[in-house]
Amino acid sequence: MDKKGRSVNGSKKTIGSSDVARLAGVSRSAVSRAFTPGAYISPETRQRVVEAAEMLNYSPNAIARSLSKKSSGLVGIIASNLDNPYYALMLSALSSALQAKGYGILLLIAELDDMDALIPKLLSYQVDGVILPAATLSSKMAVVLERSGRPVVLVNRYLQQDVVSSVSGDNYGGGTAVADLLVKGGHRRIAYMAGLDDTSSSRDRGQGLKDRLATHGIAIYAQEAGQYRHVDAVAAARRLLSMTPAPDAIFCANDIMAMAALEVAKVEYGLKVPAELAIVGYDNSDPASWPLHQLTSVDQHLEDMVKLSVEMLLRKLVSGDTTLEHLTVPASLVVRASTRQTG
Amino acid sequence: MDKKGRSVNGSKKTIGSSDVARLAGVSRSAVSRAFTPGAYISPETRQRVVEAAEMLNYSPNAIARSLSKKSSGLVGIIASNLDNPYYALMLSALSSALQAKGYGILLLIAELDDMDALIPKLLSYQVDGVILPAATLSSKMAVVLERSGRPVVLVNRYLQQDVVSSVSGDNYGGGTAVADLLVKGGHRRIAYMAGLDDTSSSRDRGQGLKDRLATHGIAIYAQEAGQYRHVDAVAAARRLLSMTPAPDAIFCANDIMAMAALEVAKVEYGLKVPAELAIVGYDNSDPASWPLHQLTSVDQHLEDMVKLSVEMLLRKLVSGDTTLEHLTVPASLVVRASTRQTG
DNA sequence: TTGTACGCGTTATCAC
DNA sequence: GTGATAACGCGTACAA
Repeated sequence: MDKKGRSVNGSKKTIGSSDVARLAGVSRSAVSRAFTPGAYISPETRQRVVEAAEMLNYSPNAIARSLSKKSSGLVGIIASNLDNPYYALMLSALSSALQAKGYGILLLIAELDDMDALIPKLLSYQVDGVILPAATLSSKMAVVLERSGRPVVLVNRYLQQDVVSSVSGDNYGGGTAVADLLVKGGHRRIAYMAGLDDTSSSRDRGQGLKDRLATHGIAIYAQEAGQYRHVDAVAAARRLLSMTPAPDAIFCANDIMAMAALEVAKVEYGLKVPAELAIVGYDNSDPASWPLHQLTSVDQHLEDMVKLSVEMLLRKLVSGDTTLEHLTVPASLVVRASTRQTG
Repeated sequence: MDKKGRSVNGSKKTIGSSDVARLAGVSRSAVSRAFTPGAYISPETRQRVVEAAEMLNYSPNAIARSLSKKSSGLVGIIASNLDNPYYALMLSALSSALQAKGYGILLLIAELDDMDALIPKLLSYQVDGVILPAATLSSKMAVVLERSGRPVVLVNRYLQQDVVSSVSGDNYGGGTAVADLLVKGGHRRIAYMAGLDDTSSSRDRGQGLKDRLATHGIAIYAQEAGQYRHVDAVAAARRLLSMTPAPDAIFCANDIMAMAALEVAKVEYGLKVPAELAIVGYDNSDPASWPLHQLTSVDQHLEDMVKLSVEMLLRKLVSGDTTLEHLTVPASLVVRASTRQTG
């Protein structure tokens, strides 16, 4: 235990396949083969190599392997808004799924609009593919990605220009389902609290609501933007509830905003939910089911989206197929106590 | 725009420094130097190289660079429990901080106890350092990490065996602060809802509470474990509140559990908070400040912890210093409406 | 300041 | 089945 000072000098020699080869009395190729599943090598030599490797505490250098194989085994992910639990969950699920398939994750966080600087960095590390959860991708970068020849999957977003594959929840369908529920509940002054302006998710959810309401002969009563965030949603809810007459239902583009609306309605306006005001969220996040909220919400089936995204990416990865695909995962309504069933 | 079929055949030749060199009429080393900040190269040649590079859409291969420089520019992070918003935030902050310093993040998600399999994978990618947020590290892996010679920082956890550096919040101090607050509020039947059993954070928070209560001549009234999760916390809260007499204050080891306790108290037991029951959380997460909860909590100053962690890691990285360090970030009480100020 | 030549640790190819 | 040898793409002494 007194082997100190090993890093005072730079003598910490990194051991490589040649060291193992020497000890095992074989060639470097044999060592490589011993660590390559399904390679031509006799059981006994493999055994010798493995023993020598354990003795020397050797494990193959993935960087060198990547260089040689021209494939890093890494998938790049650019995440953002991890303060929103929904995206955090998405990242977690994506990582787990990729990991289960043997891929590592190169993670970058997009702060505001530095996306364009991040993608080249990702590509420089020779990632085998890229997954962009809920990202706003500039068309310029879409081209860069496309030209890189690496498969890319956009999760829960899509672009106007059809240049990147995507897997999304059925945001439009979710909106229509909410419309039906609210109309059936007898509501007529229905407001929409939107999320971020430039996101397809927020737009589609609102559009689904409006279109379906229109078939019932009802126009949207009001609309405010809550930026998918609690603070902004509180302000938006105040604007909505101070109208006269106030809306009798608010559909919020995510659960966080819905909980904010719930708060404002109960605490500041003393409203009874759902008797005087119905509130619907989106994401069916964990807190939505908590007794205190009992929030009706739309489940996007995150697990399915993630599963399909990863499957799509890996399929493109192995096949080299570059055709664009767009998958939509059905959404389903989860009715709880924040909405009433009949009018 | 009709240049199709580029990936039908594998003719997508990856361009390297030699291609750029040829076009610019210089040697490969010149290209390398053009992309190496602070290298000996004349402005005009650099200019020529840069132009050629842009023309060919070249950017250096980070994998090859890593192999050559024996440093990947990657920091490994093993995250877990990303369904807990606090950890998600921590990951986000860590990534951002590292990214700002020019490092990339190699992310792995620890599902349950597969930690021991993950670390070698991380090391095989030649990460320059490792950050383990809130991880339960086996002593065996601690040794593997130590032997790898790479700096490691444990965030908000520490080990009994002093073998890995760490940055933690002052969990014990947080516990004592809560004890003082509750005693001042006139509470005498004070319960503790612990988090995960084997975590130092949960243990220390509870110990701080108990020790300080003891100086006031008060023993802990009851203790239950909520595993840092909402569902388990609901069950734990029920056990506590069904006691006779019930506790008049509950200190929960995180905000999620505190909100669960709040729910059970209000919804199921019809208790007035804080008149009949005081509740204190930990983390001072965003929802704690929401009007509906108004939860008194302990702020760990996550940003500071992250900043210090990254600084510590990078310092060790550049200096090669392998001495163990343990930093503690003071916690501060944030008093809100879920506790009363006087008895 | 620039170019040459070698090394980084691995895999793939080809003879044996 | 096994072992030389040549890539992989880049950094960097060293010499010029």
